[in-house]
Amino acid sequence: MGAVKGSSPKTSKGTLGKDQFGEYLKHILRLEHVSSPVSTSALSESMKVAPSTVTDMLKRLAGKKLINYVPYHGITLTPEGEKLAVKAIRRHRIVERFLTDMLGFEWHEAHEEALLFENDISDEVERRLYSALNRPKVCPHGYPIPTKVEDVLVEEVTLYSLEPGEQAEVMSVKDDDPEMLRFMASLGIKPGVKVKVEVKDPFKGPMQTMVGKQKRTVGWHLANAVFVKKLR
Amino acid sequence: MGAVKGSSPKTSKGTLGKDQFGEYLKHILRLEHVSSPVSTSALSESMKVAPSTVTDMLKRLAGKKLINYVPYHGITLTPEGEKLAVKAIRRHRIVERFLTDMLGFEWHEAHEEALLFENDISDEVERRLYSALNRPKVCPHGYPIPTKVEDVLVEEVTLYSLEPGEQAEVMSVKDDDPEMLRFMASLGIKPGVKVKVEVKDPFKGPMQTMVGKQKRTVGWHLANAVFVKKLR
DNA sequence: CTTGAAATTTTGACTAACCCAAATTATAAT
DNA sequence: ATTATAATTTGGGTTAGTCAAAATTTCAAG
Ligand SMILES: [Mn+2]
Ligand SMILES: [Mn+2]
Ligand SMILES: [Mn+2]
Ligand SMILES: [Mn+2]
Repeated sequence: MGAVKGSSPKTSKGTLGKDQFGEYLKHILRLEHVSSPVSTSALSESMKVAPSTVTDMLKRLAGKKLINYVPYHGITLTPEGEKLAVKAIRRHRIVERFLTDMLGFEWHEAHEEALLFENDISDEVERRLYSALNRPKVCPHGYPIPTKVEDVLVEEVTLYSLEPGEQAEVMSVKDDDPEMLRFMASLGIKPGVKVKVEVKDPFKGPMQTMVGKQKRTVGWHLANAVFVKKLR
Repeated sequence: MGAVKGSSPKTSKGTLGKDQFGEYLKHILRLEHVSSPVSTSALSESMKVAPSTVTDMLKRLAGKKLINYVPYHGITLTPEGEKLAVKAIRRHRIVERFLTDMLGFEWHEAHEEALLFENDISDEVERRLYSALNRPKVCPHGYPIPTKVEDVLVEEVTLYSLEPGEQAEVMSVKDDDPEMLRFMASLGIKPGVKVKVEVKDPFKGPMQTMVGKQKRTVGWHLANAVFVKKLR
């Protein structure tokens, strides 16, 4: 009685569902940028699940034509998969931006909060969020809000790669370690800020830098989580 | 390798999860208001699932101490269940309000869009949404945004119950039929508007009314989906 | 107090997304 | 050709949801 009969194909092509697909696609896109095709072990590490779990998922992803899967030889995104990956990344960054700009979250909270519901909003909500935010170009951590795959590419030069005397502008920062983000904020490091390296200790030692007008000491780990564009 | 070991108890007490629990609790609360204890068949009808499905779910709900379940004799919410039900209703209405007020959705879209992600946001996001919205008292359809169970109670007088000559203020409207909501809007019917009945046909016939300053004919079904408070 | 219809639960399945350890197999490098 | 490593297969397991059909319980009439 009262039960709805049929069902629905559900995963209707260009749609991101409640499943982990979006998350896998995001990771694959990033990893493919490092080296393509992407191996099972790379994904296993990055997704923090067992290799056998990844193989499982790859078969499902391949079934949906989102990846080209050659057993034992890794995977690449299909055009369709790439489109969805970009869409997932875009959505994540828009939601992060919503959380900071409209709800006042700190940047170290935005990433995880976004993961909680970003996969459940409709395309229409995403569109309206984007408008309401005034069509921002980047997420709170400085990463571009992409439309197409080329937009996802990002500055790869880390603060640590600078030599004494060099100046640069902070473009983006790794957004997955809340504690590090807090600390960065306390140092005044954020997208848009200018930095200058004064001293760089050997053996992965700390750097003495100017962050804006402030003298700051920055360790190796942190300096490698900051992406910059060299100036002059 | 890289796999996270343990697990987590997950459903950690006062939390609303990704599951249907929240949805069931909302329905139970409403039905209990009509007649308590709530029967399996009433829930089956209201949730649009088979009775056996309901029985299943009742066992799970009872396992989490959210309902008092006496097989064959219906259920009531436990204090804990009632608290969660109110929380779920509150959250739904806040999210609806967010969709209309901050994102510009029409009221006939808000209900369904809200269902898509309301169960996935954190308590903190809910709190901040509520603040950002300026602590509204009601959802876009006129229902209160509750803090405790008493707040959920609502005007039960329908527009159709008015007799010719009587005046009333629209308090709320049924929010689950998008097409009806569209039509209501086109008639100018919305919370806060004053209505006056001029003629009421017999046999569940239509009413001639004044909606604000406009002459409007309102059918039985629609008039029963509008809740009012009599004036004078 | 019996009986039978109606309501409800049980039984037995099914799907879909996950996830993993251990055993097996394929690849590629020596 | 051997072998280490990577990847897959095998064989599980979980949670969350769903249903039809069979069995059971309740309750109201007789
Ligand atoms: Mn992020
Ligand atoms: Mn970010
Ligand atoms: Mn609603
Ligand atoms: Mn509403």
